[in-house]
Amino acid sequence: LVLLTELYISSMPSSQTIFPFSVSEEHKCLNSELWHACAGPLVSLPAVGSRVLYFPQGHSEQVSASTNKEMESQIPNYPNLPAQLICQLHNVTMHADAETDEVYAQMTLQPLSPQELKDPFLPAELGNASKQPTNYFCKTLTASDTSTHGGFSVPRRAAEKVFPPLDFTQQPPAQELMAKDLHGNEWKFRHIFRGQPKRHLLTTGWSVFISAKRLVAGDSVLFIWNDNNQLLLGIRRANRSQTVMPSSVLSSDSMHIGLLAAAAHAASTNSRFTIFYNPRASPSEFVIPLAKYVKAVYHTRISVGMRFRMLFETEESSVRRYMGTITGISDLDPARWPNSHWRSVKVGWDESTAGERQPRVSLWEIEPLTTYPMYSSPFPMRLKRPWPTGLPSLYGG
Amino acid sequence: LVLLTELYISSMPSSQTIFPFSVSEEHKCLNSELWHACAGPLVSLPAVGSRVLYFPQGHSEQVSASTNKEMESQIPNYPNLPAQLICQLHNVTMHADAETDEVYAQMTLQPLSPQELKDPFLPAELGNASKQPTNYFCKTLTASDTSTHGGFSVPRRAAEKVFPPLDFTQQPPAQELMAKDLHGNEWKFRHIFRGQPKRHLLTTGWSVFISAKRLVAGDSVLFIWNDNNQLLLGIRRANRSQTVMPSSVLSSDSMHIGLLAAAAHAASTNSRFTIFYNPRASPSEFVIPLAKYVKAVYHTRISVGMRFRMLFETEESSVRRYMGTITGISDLDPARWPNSHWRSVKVGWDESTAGERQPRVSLWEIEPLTTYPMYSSPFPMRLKRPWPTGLPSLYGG
DNA sequence: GTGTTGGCGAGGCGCCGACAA
DNA sequence: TTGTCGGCGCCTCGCCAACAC
Repeated sequence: LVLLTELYISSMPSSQTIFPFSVSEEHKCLNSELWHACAGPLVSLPAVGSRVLYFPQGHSEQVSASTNKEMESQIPNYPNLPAQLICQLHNVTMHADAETDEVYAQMTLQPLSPQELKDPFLPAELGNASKQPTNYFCKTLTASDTSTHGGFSVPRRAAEKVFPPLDFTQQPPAQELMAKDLHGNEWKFRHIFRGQPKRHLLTTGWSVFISAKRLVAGDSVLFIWNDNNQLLLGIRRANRSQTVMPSSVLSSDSMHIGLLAAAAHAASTNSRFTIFYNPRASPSEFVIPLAKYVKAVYHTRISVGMRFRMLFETEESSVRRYMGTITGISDLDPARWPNSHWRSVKVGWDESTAGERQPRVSLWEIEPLTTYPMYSSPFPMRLKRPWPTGLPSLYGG
Repeated sequence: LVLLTELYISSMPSSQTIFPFSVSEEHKCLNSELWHACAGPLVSLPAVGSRVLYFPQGHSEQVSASTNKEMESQIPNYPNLPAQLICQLHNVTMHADAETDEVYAQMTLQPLSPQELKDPFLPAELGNASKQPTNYFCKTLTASDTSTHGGFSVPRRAAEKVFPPLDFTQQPPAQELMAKDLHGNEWKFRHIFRGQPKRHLLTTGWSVFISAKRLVAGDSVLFIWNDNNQLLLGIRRANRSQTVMPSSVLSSDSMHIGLLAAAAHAASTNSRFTIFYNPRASPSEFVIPLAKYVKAVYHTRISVGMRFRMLFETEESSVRRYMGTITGISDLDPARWPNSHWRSVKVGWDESTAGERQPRVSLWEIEPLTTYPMYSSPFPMRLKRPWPTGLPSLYGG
């Protein structure tokens, strides 16, 4: 039912290089720009070959979110599985569910041995935030956009920015647009500029697209004009009560056990294991660059009462900052995951509509405002246990 | 995306009683007759409260079939997990995927302690094969049935058997039929008897059903006229290259590990665990009544060369017997699952089109023809290890 | 600048028997 | 007995501008 198309970004010459869409038609490559645009401006994938931290806790949260079921208490403990694993990231492939176009990434991780941890630190491992495309727009579909009664109303600025210019000597000005989706399928639309007042519209071809992708009002579409003068087309479904399955394959408990046991086994044997990261289902990234973690945990001093900023995605696929105050620092799950930095920071948000923002975040997700603290705490945060392996030596080089 | 409706058959007064469809509308009960009709004539669920054997190997096969991926070799061993677990079956609920209508069952199992194994044997635990409904028909959809050009051609005998009789004084004779699917949704069809030569047709309402369920030529529909004079309507999709997802949630390796670790943990603590059984995805039942197992393994003597029969499902949802010869008896996976009876019998099939029938079966799936052996083997099968716990004492009562 | 609606033309949906396998 | 097709009526899709906010 669900087939996958994939792009082996490990074969990319550099993570900065933009991967041409049609390099290998036989692999039906997934366009990296489009994948990232669909994933959202805040999502970045660590570089292949770099060292990362993997959080089983965060992975578990993704399974809970995907199955709509909390983990039961009957799950066995894995005493040898630490709250975070330092891993080598061997491979990252981008995927899209052929049914729903939901984007996700597959990563191959290998826990590092204490010996390997002593390797010199590579500056490149800081990673670079995935560049969002510049020539693009994202619109949330209205009732009119999705009804069978008409086409798609293109916001004026968007049309002028990302669509090829129309020939205004024609009456009415019109052209045929062709856009490729994540799977490489081509969609044709008639782009016309008409009406009183004049406006940009997509007419013929639009309803086929809407019904094929089963889009409804509230979902979003995303057009990109890339450097190869190609039009790319992605979709983002609204969060309608979790776009997921309780899985008729495996109980959610077994899934939780599975990911924990897989990680524990990989950790004990230093062997590779595979995980899926679904950026729009997961509450937070659970595979992060080692350098990002080290910077946040070892080079940042935070304390209760400190002010901070944090990035969030807006409806229009851009970012904005929300402000808040740190209200506490403690383990999220002291029994199962003691001394974990995963969501160890309790926070309060400035804006009263903050009910939707999570009350706990991780250090590397926030931007502390050290210059203007609201009030300083007499208890600055200190690490209870220093890093057990020789991590600081990573800096010695 | 996928919501579930369910029927707690554990609340049924007896497994023989037919559960009325509309007893509890608030639970949106799943009709047991319809579930079994969709599952097929060979599928039976063990009785709630009875003792069963659970085969991790078979469960693993279901995951492989569902994810289209074989288990990799990196899976850890679970030395304390035997090839079969004797369990108490605490709960069985029937489900249907809200997206695809695919039927599956959820079972809660609890491994029995050696002490509990000594409990007297209950004759009721032999279980009774689920009765297939009598007034029903199943038709594989033709190109005409699924095209937008027309309706559904009802086979004459089927219409006369399961649909209410038409009033033949009208010209043409026609009526409105209402049928409920697994989720309790009602579908209305115009049933008319017309054409030259005369035939039964479903016209108005049919194409809505076809497009809503996304049926294509090759899929099957199934109508049941039950004892409450209700018309039930189920679907069975053709095996189009496995109707499944490689799961953007969890890697298939983690799933395999998950089911094994969950079973191993439950076995070591004698605690309950939950599994999903998908009869149309799984090659074989992997939860079978203990009595069935005991009868097949301890009360049947088989040998190489012996002739046997085995039941298979036909296109029209009835059963037929295929004949074959036992060609060997050995472990399917001697390294991982030594001394397992799961698919321990190697067989050859009489009919040359036998490529689709599995080359290995389990003892309890076949019907040895002890009266007419083709030739008798000098090496009758003997159990290598007698039952480790006091199983034979179960018969003492 | 853009979401919705009434108007209306055309294409495909869907009902019919003919025909053949 | 039943799968497919040509015929064709009508309904809904889908293009248009008007209008409102």
